[in-house]
Amino acid sequence: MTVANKLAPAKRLRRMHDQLGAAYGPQYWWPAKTPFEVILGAYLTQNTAWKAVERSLANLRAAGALSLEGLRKLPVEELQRLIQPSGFFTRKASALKAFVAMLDEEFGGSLDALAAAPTASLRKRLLDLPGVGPETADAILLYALGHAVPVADEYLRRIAERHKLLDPSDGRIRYDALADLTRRAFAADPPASHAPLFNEFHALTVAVGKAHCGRAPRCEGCPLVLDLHHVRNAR
DNA sequence: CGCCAGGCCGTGT
DNA sequence: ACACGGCATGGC
Repeated sequence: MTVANKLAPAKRLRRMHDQLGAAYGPQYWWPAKTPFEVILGAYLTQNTAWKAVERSLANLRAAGALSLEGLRKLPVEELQRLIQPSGFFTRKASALKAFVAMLDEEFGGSLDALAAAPTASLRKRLLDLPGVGPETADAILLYALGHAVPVADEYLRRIAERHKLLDPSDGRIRYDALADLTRRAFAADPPASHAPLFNEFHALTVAVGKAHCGRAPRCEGCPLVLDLHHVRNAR
């Protein structure tokens, strides 16, 4: 597999970004008011509909626990009850407590101090936390801490699969392959624009994903329809 | 009613 | 290295 062969899918993905932007417009992501709310949402939305996450966030807001201080003094049992609507609540409650404990013990309870750490080591530290995998870590890095990292998700995986953006012969479609593909898609853009592009791209991925990229694809009216011949050829 | 959602983790091969 | 089941709720 030559480098030239791997370039085309990245360019196609870059064009898909423009198509999605034209169709959906600016997304203004992440849907949250503070970095800490982003982090809460990133945990809560794991394999969970955002609608359910909103109910949990509303519960937390009513309990005054949308802030770091608020969550810190909340007993884990109470936290479980408040986030119950978004599912997996025992895991997510203890995972959120572990995040706060890490922040307090290693960064003086400061998100700014956390954000100041180098991207690579910070990502590793996040991945070491319970309940934090690559997508959650990258969502926190990009949307809460302002680091220029791509975020891959199940929708992007399906897009890559259905549009044949990744060659099965050079590896299965796993998270890092999707992230690398996204990085290559925007590699020719000015470095300073990478963070906002990654931001917008993932938001657009979710927008199109919710509408068209379910387990059963609903390609009718999909903005990526211009690329659909790749899918048709494959079927 | 059954399927599914903006994953992650432990276990078994 | 991968596959697979468990985790849990609520919307549609």
